[in-house]
Amino acid sequence: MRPRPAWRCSGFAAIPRSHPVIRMSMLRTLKDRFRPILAELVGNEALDKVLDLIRPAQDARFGDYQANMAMALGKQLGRPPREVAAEIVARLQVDDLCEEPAVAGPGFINLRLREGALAARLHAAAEHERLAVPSADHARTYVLDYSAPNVAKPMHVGHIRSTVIGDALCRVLRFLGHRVESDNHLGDWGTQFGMILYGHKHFLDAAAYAENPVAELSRLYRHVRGLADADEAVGKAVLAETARLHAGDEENRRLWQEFMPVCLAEIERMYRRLGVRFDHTLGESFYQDRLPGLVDELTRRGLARQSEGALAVFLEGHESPMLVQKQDGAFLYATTDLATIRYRMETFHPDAVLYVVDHRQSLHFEKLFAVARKLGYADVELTHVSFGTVLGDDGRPFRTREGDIVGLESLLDEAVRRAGDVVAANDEAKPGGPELSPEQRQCVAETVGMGALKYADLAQNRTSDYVFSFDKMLAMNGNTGTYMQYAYARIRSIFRKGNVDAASLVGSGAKILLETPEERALGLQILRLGEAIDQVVADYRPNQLTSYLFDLAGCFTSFYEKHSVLKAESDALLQSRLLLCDLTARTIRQGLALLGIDVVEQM
RNA sequence: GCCCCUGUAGCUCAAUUGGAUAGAGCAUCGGCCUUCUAAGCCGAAUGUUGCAGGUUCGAGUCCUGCCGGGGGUGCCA
Repeated sequence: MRPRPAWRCSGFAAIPRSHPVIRMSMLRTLKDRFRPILAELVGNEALDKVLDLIRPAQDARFGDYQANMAMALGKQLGRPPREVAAEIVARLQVDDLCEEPAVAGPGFINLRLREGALAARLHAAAEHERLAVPSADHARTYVLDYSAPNVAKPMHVGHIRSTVIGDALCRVLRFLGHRVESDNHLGDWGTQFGMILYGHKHFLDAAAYAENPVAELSRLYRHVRGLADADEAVGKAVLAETARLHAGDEENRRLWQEFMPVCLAEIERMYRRLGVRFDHTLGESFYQDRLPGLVDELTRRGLARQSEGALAVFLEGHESPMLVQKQDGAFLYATTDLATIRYRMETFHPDAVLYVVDHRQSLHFEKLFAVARKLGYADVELTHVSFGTVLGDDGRPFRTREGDIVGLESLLDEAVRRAGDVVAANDEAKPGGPELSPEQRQCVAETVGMGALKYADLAQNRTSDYVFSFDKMLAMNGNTGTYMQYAYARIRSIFRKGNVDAASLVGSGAKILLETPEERALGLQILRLGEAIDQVVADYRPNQLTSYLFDLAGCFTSFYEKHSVLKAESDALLQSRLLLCDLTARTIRQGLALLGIDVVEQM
């Protein structure tokens, strides 16, 4: 862990609890009110599906929540939808939560929350460390497979997505109370090692290797890669080196043992800087001993058979089979992946295994999952959480083999350097003069730089390609990590300037008032954190959380521009606004933390 | 050939999985700093959601067919 500056806010451990925590989300509460009515109308079977049509309103003009089932029900029951809606509304008991429900348009039921109900929930959130976000109804066990760099190649920009998305999903799932085993499935046994073995034997610069082994190995990798692409003979020699490694050749094993620690240390340095941790780091090499047995079993059970000299598993709906053993007897990554599934099933007994891997491997996973089911793993959720390719500025895919690599480390350095410039400029421009020491600026720059990098990636729908650009990643305005961190720092500044202790404020009995549109909108948005998190999990899409946070920050700055906190018109308003500020800050901090992004108290 | 993804404002991207008048940020234009951080706020302008059909109360979202872009496709990962 990086050292944390002493002036960082240290948490909210001392929050007293005078209100019972509301354990159910607003949405869930509303659904429960609809449940008995709809059960009578549609019966228990279709109930959940119909209840899912109760949603946050898409447009604030229609209220806060809307129920959209009357149209479909009207059709089904052969009655006018508005009549059905009216009947539902007539029987609905939500007086304590909502103002009078309204039927609109073809049969939408619009619900607007009462101020008192909003305030009550905000008080509960204020007194709860997790901001009253309910845990998942049923805790599941997840195995998360992400990052998985090739050990012999330097990490580059292409590794960021898997690492950052996987880490965020890991944090979100854990926050909801799920058990998560994160596993870095390193590429430490494949052809890329044949490359550096071959390179080490023919082209080693011993002095360079002695000084910086990783740099020399990556030079060798690129060099041999180029040769192999141009010359078939070199390609064969590389494969032969790989085969010798797999066969237990003494020298190649010794070299592998020599390469691994330095490569791993290099990778670990990146993870430390990114704040990413894994529960397990079980690379391909870990499974080597399990492959022959697995292939035997596939053959014995009639799942795999010889075809064109290789051993193949044929699958319905697929033209080409999945190969599990090559003509020369070597195993493939499909074999390793199958062995990995087996190991994970036996070791962790997961309900779900998520692979955060770029979309180019989607066919591989389709086949892999199909074979896994044939092997008997039918109940586990196997999901390829695919994401778009990292593209260069020219719009073409970034590929290591093109030699045109932006190394991850220099990328991180550049992000921090640029963040440092912006932090310094901002500090200089403060109304009361600069506030930060050089050490603080450096620390802020690191946090802001990493945050910008991660947020830029997470904010994009993961299925689309990602156009890598320093400027885009490090843009300091719009929906960026920096904007979020800035919003947080501004709030903390209010408490500092007003000499208010947030923790003692919470237990003081102060009331939250939501009399202006800005305060009401902010309060409502604060309460939606749980919904945003649910949306992330529903499709493994962290950008649902960044969108939420951006909206939250927008609500806050609108409020902040319009209403003075420290100079509020009355003491009651002062207290109320401070509570809203504190809730906003904690929600931003929590939301960013779920994305693996830190905040700073001042910037 | 076949399979998958994709096409939304000038640019980069959203859009709660079929909901109401498709939204942000850049860029452009016009307002806001003696007042809690202007990395900001408020407002304006910007669209035949690639094209053509279809499904239904309702389609950017689903189905069909075209067109464009990307990826994958038996012995790399």
